[in-house]
Amino acid sequence: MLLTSIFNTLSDMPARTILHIDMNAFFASVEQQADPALRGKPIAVVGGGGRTVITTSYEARAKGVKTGMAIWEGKRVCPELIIVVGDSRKYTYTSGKINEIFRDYTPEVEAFSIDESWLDVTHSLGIFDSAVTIAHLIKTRIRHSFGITCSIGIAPNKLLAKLASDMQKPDGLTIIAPEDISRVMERLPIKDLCGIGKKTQRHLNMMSIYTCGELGRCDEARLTRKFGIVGARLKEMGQGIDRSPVVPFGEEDEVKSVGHSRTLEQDIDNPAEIRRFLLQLSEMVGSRARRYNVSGRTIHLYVRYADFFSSWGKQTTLKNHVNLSDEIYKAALSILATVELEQPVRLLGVTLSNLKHQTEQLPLFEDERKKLFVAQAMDKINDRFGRMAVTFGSLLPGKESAGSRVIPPSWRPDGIGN
DNA sequence: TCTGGGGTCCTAGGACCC
DNA sequence: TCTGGGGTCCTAGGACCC
Repeated sequence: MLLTSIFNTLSDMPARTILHIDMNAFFASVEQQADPALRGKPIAVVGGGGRTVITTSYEARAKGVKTGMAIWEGKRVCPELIIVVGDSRKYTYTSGKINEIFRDYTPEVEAFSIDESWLDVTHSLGIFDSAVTIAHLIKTRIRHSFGITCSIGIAPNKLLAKLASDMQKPDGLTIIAPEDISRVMERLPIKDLCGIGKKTQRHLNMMSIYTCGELGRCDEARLTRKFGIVGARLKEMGQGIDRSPVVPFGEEDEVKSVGHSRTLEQDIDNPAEIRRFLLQLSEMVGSRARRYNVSGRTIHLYVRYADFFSSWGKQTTLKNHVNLSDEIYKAALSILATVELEQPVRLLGVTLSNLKHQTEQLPLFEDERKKLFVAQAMDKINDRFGRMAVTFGSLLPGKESAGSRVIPPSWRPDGIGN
């Protein structure tokens, strides 16, 4: 009974009109806009340091350079490739401004990543004539204000709007109307859907499923046996069905974890150096948690070894919620102490989860209050003068003023959560 | 002198309690 | 004394997205 009525409610859901907007070669475009000398040239934006992957401009892609290549690979394919060290502040700023433009057309804007957003314009159509009109207005404004092109998909739901925006790049505009859906899906390769990655594709291929048409017609029980509760969802995806709402800024679920990881400039096996790096990561995690006003009980330590392929993660759950850097550091150290390292370390990561929102209440004990005040004072100074302006003494001799040179640490254009 | 960093969701097994 | 089963919390690991 109840299920039936839920089902009816869902299928009665009125038709929606969703836009998916994807900035073309976002990082490279922002850099080319900031420096006219880079315009029209093959460029690659990197995150600083030698062990990094690149994102590319369209000129670079035309010469065979692919996003995700290592720097040396890109240089080999295209010797005239210009390497630009990225500046995350430019991207978050631009992304925020672009999302402000979106909100002129509907309050229902969901930022999926720093360069992609969904807009539910269902209720704006009376004012702006049509979704195509809105799309053209947005394209023009983004090009005029930021010199960036974007690809826009228009469809009845998020899944299909994203699919549509991928169909024409750069500067595309693609519409999937309700009456087009079955025709479009029939021969579409399953891997083109957002949510079907390499492994899922391989499993489906082994079941002789290659196209969305085949996926949509597949017996649901067969999919459920193989994929669990994801099975039913997969069948719907094959049919182009997606009921997920556009979740506007401020109405997202609370953030569930806060973490940082970093590949080291060189593999290290010196325990003191490993601890120093762990402290630095703990400080990055702690300061962000304090900024979001959350604290967490579970600390997760992740280590990738020099050979790249072997790694492990261990977590520990504390009695109390914490967000002070040295408490996070102590927990990470206690995990490290349980392990015998097998190789030099390539990457270290620290994540805080099991989060709760901080109450306004101050800690009960005097010395805890003091620690909190010190942390907050440090956070404030760092907010004003840049990350790591003030930090723990043992971090200082470092060559690594990490953080400032990495590709967007906070990719949500407006920061996270409520 | 290969191969970044930020997340989310799901599964499975063990411990423990009722 | 034996047995079953549900629920919660925890850890570990995998898949996926940008």
